[in-house]
Amino acid sequence: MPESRSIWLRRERSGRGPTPEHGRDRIAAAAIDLADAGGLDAVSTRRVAAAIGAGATSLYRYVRSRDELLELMLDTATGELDLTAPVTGDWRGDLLVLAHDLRAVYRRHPWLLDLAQGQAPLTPRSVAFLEYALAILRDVQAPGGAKMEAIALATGLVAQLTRLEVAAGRSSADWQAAQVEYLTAIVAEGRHPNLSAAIAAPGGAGDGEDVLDRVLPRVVAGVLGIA
Amino acid sequence: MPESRSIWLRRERSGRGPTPEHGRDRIAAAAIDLADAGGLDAVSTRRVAAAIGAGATSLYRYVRSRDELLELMLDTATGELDLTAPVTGDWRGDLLVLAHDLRAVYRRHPWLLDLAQGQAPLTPRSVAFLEYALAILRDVQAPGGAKMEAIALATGLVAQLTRLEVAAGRSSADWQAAQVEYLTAIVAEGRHPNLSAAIAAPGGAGDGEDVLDRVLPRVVAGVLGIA
DNA sequence: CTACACTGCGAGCGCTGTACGCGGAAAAGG
DNA sequence: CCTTTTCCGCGTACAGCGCTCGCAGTGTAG
Repeated sequence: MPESRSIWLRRERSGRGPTPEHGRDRIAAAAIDLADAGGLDAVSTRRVAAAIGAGATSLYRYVRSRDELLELMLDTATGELDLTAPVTGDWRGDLLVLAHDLRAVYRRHPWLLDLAQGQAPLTPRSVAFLEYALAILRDVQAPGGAKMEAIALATGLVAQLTRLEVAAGRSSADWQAAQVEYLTAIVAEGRHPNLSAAIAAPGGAGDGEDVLDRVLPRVVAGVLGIA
Repeated sequence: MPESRSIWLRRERSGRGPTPEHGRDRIAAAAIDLADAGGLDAVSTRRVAAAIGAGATSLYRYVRSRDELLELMLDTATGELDLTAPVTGDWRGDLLVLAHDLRAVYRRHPWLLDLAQGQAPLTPRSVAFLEYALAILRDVQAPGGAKMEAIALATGLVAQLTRLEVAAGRSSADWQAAQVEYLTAIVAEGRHPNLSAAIAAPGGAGDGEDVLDRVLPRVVAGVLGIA
């Protein structure tokens, strides 16, 4: 009987032998601290091991690969979402509340934007999130696959919005300087009138209200085929 | 006078000295071939160097860092977009044509989905893309910043849709098997009725028509504040 | 109490991105 | 023409990465 491929189907402690000195939650917390401070690149197996006071390669007793460590982090961070609010029946409103909460988590842990880009791996808490979002859409008339796609696109939208938001702070000053330098040259060259105009124009997007509030319901309605 | 920070402001050939044996385009093409075959991880400086028949570290005569190499790749791939179609005045239609073309490029080069997730770096061809998209929106009444945001969200939407699409092929069989194994256990446990129902339900999202066609105009209209 | 299964860990492998300095070649200056 | 300057290609080297393996020790099951 081969050991399960998913970490969530393996017991954390397995009876026999000495008691493990660390726990998945402590490991995930240490890794998240590193990622919050220095991005995903700062999360190396050795550094996480050092952070919990373990030997260089001892982490591999708890985790099969670095990817599984990232899965642990994703699960723990997803746990910061509040899924206790009862579903009201107004799916647009409920979904917006959830989306705002998700955006707050993304802001707190920007490395999630690098992690959850594709289809997110299934973890206990990400499954709970999915279940909750589907509960919000329970009374909406649409096939299950469409709802799943709507949720994936909605979280993708929140992620993309947050990326644009935190892009300024995440990239290095040197990188930004290079971009500005090139953009200046582009505009000075004069061959891109629309771009020049767009940059010169003052405008933020919204008149103070939130783009997320305006766009997200339309995305979901669009996917689900609701007028 | 310090050398420019952006590769696009540095001449490829600089008069003095021996003629370089390679060109940026050849390097980018070789790197793209590697990425198409094995993803971004397959693009290592040594491998690209070997592919063009150069010494292990000779690439650094053409590129300051691996990130600049990725910038070269992004620029070349963006060049596959067709920006020659005249703007018709129907911005929804024109934008959809452009979005479909972008999706085709993403399908051809899935590594772009890992690369262009945040704010894309400015390159000659990505700037041309921006200029073209802004030309499509020229007659739309909205501040420049809002248009930029709309374009960023639109490309993000195309990227997310393509990610969902190619997710099946990109991840390893082992990874998928692990996900399926865990999902089966989740459903069997019975604590997630909505998720179980959604999986059991047959349904794709659209009745044959394209989700992109339905959602993208709504996103753009939502950002720009158009009813 | 024995035997086994499991623990933490050090050593080590192959790979990565990148800095540095060498020898030689090509173009500029006289 | 020759000299000088500037750049090219590359070999070497370094720190860090994910990960494997085997050893010594420890806790639990029988």
